[in-house]
Amino acid sequence: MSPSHQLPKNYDIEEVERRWQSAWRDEDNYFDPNSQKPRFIIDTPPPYPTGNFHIGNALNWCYIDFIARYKRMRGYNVMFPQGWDCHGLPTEVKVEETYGITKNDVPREKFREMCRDLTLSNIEKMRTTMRRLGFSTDWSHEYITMLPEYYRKTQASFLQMLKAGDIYQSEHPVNFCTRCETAIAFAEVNYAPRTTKLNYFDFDGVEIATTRPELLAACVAVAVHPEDERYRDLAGKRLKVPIFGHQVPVIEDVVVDPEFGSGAVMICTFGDKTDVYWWKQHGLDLRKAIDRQGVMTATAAPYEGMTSEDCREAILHDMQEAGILKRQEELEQRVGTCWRCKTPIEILSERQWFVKVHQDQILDQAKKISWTPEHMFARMENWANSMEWDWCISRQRIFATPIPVWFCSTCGEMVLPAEEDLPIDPTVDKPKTPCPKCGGSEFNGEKDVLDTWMDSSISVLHVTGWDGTGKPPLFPAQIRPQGHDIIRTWAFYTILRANALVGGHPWDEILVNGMVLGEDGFKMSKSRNNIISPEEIVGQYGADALRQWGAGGAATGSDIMFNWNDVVAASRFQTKLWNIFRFVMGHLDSGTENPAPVTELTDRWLLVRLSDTVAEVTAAMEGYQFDRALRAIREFAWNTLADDYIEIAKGRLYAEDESSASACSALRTTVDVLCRLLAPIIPHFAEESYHNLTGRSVHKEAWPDFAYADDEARRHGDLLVKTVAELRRYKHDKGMALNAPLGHVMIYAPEPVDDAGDAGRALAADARWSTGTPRLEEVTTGVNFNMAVIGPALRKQARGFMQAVEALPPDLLKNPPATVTVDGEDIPVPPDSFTPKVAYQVAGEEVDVLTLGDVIVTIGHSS
RNA sequence: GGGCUUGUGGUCUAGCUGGUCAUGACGCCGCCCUUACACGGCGGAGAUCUCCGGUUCGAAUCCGGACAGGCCCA
Repeated sequence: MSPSHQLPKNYDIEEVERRWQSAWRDEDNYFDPNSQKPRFIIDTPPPYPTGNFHIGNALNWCYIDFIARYKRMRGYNVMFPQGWDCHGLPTEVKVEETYGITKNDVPREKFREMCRDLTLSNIEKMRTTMRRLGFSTDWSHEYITMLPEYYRKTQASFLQMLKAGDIYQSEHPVNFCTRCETAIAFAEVNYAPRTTKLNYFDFDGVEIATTRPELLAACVAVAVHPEDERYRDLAGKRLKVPIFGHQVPVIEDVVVDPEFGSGAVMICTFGDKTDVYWWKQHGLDLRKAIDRQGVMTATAAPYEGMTSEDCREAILHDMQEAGILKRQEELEQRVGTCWRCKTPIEILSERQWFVKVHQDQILDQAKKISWTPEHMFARMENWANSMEWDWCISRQRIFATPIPVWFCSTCGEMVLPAEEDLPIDPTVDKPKTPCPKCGGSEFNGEKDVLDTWMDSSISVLHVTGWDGTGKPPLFPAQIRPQGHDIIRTWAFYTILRANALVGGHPWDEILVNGMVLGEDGFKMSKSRNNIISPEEIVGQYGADALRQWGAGGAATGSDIMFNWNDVVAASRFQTKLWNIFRFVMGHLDSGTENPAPVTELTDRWLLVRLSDTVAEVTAAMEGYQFDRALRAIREFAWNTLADDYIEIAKGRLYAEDESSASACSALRTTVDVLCRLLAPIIPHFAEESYHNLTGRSVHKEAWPDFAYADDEARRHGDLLVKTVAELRRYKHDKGMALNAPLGHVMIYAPEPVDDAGDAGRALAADARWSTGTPRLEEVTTGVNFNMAVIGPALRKQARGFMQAVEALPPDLLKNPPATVTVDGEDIPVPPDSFTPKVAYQVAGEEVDVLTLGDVIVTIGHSS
């Protein structure tokens, strides 16, 4: 269409990408509910709206966008929704920081509003980055979990599971952050190394070692190992707790480690997870010494009102005074901390809401899903098998989905809203009917709110069209793309919830991406100062270069180190492609597509290679192996098309003789197909080129199904390319310029080859192909062994065989004997087990000779 | 402490269903400004494929162990 002189010499990344981003219409990416095409629904991750779409997100979304674009070209009705997982502590903490308040300083609803405002502005920032990266998001399927239309469903899902008995409330030990004043799930506990003191003290005559003396008031038992000789006669007795004076039993349990401390351990409610285990196993008392703010309770009188740290110091001091503190040792330990604020967590017994975890059911469903990479399934399996408690879903916070439950002030009956009245906030709204049990009209709304994972674990139900009951019309989704860091949360909870709410597995496939590491090989973090933002990359090299890095930086699923080199190389590849494209466009006839038949050897060879490439890239895309896809495209475009084909065929194109039409035809096909192959990965470049070529959008075209078989062209073309390459090297070795005339060249090949004069033009030589044999002296210089034949055929005799063959006289190498003698034994020579290495010499003739395989080239002197 | 994963020229990386000569990129050296491209072309140097042991005629590739790194977690 456009003659090449109209194409700018340089590919202006910024200009081209921005131009197409404003030209593309959102509607073209919408999922079509009325379509007859097979559907492909992607349960995309709803990111947390921090305001910063980071490079890890970018990698994740690159994969998603490759898939979405590829599947559209394959004829699928694709849904590529965009969610925002809004609720949770980080935003609350940010608001508290920003306004210098705590959540209790302003009314609940005011605090929520501040959180919502912050979230909306953060979402807007992230949308901008996402659009700049060229993702083909279906913005008509955007969802925001904090908005009523979404959390209505979260509440409906809660009620449905509550009624089914999958959700219950119970007083149970939970992980508790006293800084955030909320319970948190195991998935939210991080572990940090810490040096602490192990304190040995006298406990009614028994030596006890503890890291947490402040919990002495909460001591409910002393435990020893049943086979520990030192404490043989202690079991069953009762001991008096120092300072506090209450009596506790001595119990035996094999979990006690006799090697640790004194071998006798005090059990407190609760110092750690093991305490919870013993407490349950032995039916011990519950003594709450620490409250939700981390302050000592009346149980710990006279230390009541102290923080736990102050209490620790005070108790240690008092033990010292009383002469019962014996010694202290330094101890390295790992302490559970709040994932958000790093405060060490306490284990408190609290009334909380729980979701029942049925590991076996979850694993059954997880096994029905196809995992890429496969080994990621092991993480799911290990996590499921290690679950000890049910999932604690209640939080004592504000910015979250309210738990839609009231309790009757009179009789305590739990009262639920009607499904059609959702969403509700029980701290504001009132039940529409009196208490069904006692007729009371006073209610207490549940103040606890839901864990954010309760919102996001129904994303798949939301995108498949769930309205709060029954089975979603489009369930299950086809694929879930996500990082391996949230397998134990988002993937796990989603499988649990989908199975509980609608039954079955949520997606057919899950594609797990790796983490992005900094250039130094470590996780990106502020403290390491190794953070690279997508904006920084796009600003310098454009979205397509970033996307190439995402595709080719590492095998799908493995962690990927960010690397500027890859981005620079990506950008250079685009420059190369643009020049290829400009060259091709300069030779295509303007106007109608050129239907001339492809007749010439080199042109047919190009199409054979193109056909190979299409097959390879298609297979790679089907398996989500984007690195393989990109590598195959790059190799074809740069090596095969630019360095080999164009260099060989360009003379014919310039000559504009009859045969140039064949080349033009092949080139048009090649460029057309190449644009389509590139479309999912570098959509801007592909669009710009394809539009120049055809006037149409490449993103509305079908994925190429180009197939071209021509064995002769493959064989002869390979021969031609190899020969030209060898002669280039020859020129180089002779110190000649590559376009320097070469004189008379004879190429002796096993079969007649008609290259339409390409070799001659490419080499600036008078080159001729022949099937004859040059009148040369042949000298055998060695043997090439074919290990693939020799190994399996001869096994242990292989080595001896090769030595025997090497010892054969040269004429026998050319005409192998039926047997050779190895260690005095005649063994048969397997067919095709070796070929002689030969060199050719020409006595007295001023001719250079090159041999490559079964091709012999003679070069006459050009002068 | 556990699970998963990785260890390939100066740097990053492919190969890892075993088969003589190990892929590519960046960097380095040399030649070439050949009318698509010097953000290019051609050529070159550079790797005992972490180490030890095993299986095998043959191992970067399979097995065991060691060491080191990473991620996720207890």
